[in-house]
Amino acid sequence: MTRPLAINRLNQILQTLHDTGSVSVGALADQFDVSKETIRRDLKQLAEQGRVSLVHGGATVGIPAEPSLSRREAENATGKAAIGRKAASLVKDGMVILIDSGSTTLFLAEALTTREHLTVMTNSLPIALTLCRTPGVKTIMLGGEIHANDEASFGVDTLESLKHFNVDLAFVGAGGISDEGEFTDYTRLAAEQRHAMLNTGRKAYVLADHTKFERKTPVNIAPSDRIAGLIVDYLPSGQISAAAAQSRWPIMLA
Amino acid sequence: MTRPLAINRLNQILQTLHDTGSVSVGALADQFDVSKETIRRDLKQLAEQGRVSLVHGGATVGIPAEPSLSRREAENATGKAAIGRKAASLVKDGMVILIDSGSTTLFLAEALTTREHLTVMTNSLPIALTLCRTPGVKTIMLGGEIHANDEASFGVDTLESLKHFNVDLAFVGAGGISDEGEFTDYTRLAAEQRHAMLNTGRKAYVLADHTKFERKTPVNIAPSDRIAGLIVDYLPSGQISAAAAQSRWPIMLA
DNA sequence: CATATAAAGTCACAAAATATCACATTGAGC
DNA sequence: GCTCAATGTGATATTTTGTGACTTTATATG
Repeated sequence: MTRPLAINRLNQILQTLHDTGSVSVGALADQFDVSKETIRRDLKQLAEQGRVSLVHGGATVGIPAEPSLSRREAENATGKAAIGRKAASLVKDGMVILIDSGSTTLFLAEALTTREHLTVMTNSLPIALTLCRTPGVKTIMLGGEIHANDEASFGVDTLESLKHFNVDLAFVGAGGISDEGEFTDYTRLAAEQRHAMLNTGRKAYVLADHTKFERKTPVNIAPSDRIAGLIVDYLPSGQISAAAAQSRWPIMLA
Repeated sequence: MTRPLAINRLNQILQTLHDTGSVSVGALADQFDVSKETIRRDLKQLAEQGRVSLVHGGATVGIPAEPSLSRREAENATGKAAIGRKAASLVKDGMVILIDSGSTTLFLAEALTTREHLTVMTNSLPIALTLCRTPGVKTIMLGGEIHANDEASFGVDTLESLKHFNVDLAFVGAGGISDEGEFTDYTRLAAEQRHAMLNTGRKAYVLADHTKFERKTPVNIAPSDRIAGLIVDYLPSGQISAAAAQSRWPIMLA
């Protein structure tokens, strides 16, 4: 008996998902006449590739419950503000820096509003708006399709723009940090863009508050040798610290 | 027994909420054939994410979209709002449009927040921010250096991005209108960019309220044959009207 | 203004569906 | 036959949903 190829099942699942926006484990198990466990393994695999998002009972396209920007701003505002100030202290007059979108990086932008000579590139609308109102700061917005949840541009256009630039420092966020010390993100696209941002800077710093430590988001951000430090509000667990030591970048406490 | 995915229920609740402005627990329970308690748990969850506001008996949209201070305090806000609504009436579902920066065009963006299927390109940060919060509107930000006065991108990068696109309608502002019916601008760069914007649209409309009629700013915007109309709040003087007639585009009163 | 009352909310618990994990089975390729 | 990866199975854990007792809120009414 020859078994139907699993790859076909995966492709059909993706097809259905894109047609209808969501799939349920039970329905797929019936449709392909396999056990629910098999379907779960399929979906898990697709989720690890960042192609679907798992939800109870099935999977959907897009991000089911990533908290909105305004929500994330409110969460642990003090810790994020401290991280922002710490990051700002690394920025010297006259530098050209890149700031990623996110609630933590928005605090960095706010901490930079007292500066006199800076050039800042960002993909975040609120950060651009904040900094363009600061005299003495030259602001460059990275164009592209705007993602509502981040209020920032993501996509081919943004990635393309990034290629044209080289900056002194890049400040990049992350969706979460895995136990192994890998930075993770909600979508494949975001992960790729953050990786590109890390490599755009001569040095790059990752900003993450302690709420990220426990959070494992589906896609890994590929490592970069430009990383010069991880800026946090609390010291992370031993595992993450060990991973940091191994990667030879310091953990900087705000 | 397989259950319908809870995530779909949540999404539909959000959709209904966006369409009608509010939802009631009882109606949703009937609609999805689940208990009221389940609906309450759904709404509570959405409220925790900041996506809805709970009220006794149901929920309403999270952010009531009150016009920002700068918008209300804008000079001749009523006239500009009328122009914005008039311009919005020219936009059909599914169109791809380009919106220039400016206070008048911001009112156009505001008037488009009820739409379902639109793609909007803009160089204005506030317009991008307004529209990216509107579900169903795909927003593309034109990148480049941000000018503090306009809170919008201007420059070589922006001009370059414009070349890659073709849109159904372009809505462009102007610094002023000369007696001869020429559109004028404050800087050479802005004038050149507005000219490029006019030519990016299959059709282009110029938005100008009556405070622009008397104003003669230093640089002329080169004429374009894509111009399909000038949208105003009051009819301009005879000279401007005559020039419009000669250029064969209509003056549209909001 | 106090009170009645119906509707809505809260909470704790139980039932059902789903998820996870370890281990068994199957079949293809060597 | 042996190995390995994919799949199935069943025990256990977790999540979601429903139910009913009880509390709170909105609103009308005297």
